[in-house]
Amino acid sequence: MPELPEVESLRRLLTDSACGRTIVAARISEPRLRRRVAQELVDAIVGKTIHRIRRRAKYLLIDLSGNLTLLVHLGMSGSLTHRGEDFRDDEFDPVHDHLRFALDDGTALVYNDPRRFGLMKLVACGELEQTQELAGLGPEPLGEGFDAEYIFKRTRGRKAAIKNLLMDQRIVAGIGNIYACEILFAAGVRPGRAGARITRAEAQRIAAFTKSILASAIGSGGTTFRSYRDSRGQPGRFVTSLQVYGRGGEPCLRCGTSIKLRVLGQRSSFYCPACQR
DNA sequence: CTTATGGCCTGTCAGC
DNA sequence: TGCTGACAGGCCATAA
Repeated sequence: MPELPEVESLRRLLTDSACGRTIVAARISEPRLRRRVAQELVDAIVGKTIHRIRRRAKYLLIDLSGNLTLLVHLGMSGSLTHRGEDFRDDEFDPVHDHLRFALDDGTALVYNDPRRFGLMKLVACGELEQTQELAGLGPEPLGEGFDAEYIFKRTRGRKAAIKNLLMDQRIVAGIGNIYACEILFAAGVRPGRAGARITRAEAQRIAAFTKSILASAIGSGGTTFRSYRDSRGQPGRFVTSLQVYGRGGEPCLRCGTSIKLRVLGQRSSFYCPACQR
């Protein structure tokens, strides 16, 4: 369940540990992901240097020499770990390690994804904005384009639940189930409320809490609820800050009312029926 | 344009 | 103890 804060934390760690390194070998051990990973992909990146690592929504954009960008999405259960010089080949998980990239300093990047919802795709720099995965994404929630006015405008005429709209990557990019629940709790808005019924004041709170919660989660290295691990294999620490997610039946930390669990669009939504209206 | 639904995929866990 | 079925959920395709 890597969402924006987890991917951003990963980006920062990998920027420190892997930028400037050259990929000296690459190997596919399990090509089946959301789409099959082609041998041409690994052939093309061998010999390339990692110049910069960017993030867009939940995608990691690894800029390589040769005007290539490696697009990585962690799906549900993906992880990209940076193994030290002392790794041994038998440490690799033959079932769930999909790709391994050996770097010129003797370290290795390993992509692991048990549920295979992830994605790895090589794109020419010039085609990045038109590529299917990135075209049509909404604004970054931590950027200028996302504010109360934008939320208010985009929710007019929408019958869908506000939580589903927050998770719609075409409206705003990078928010998933965990942070949508947390943002709406902080804003005092029930997840099932129709978008059209969000007031200007609520849009203001949603915008403000989206920014503060995501920023705070990035500062904590993201959230590990079940399986997420960063590039060092460490879990995120924001889980201790969660107010409602995963707390169905437990008392609200603000008022003591029992947290409710309701399924919206086949996704679990947690909220406090007293604090959220 | 919006909304609803199902499929992908497998580790984990509750319940029998 | 071992089996079964439900669940987790980001993203995409399809249909109405």
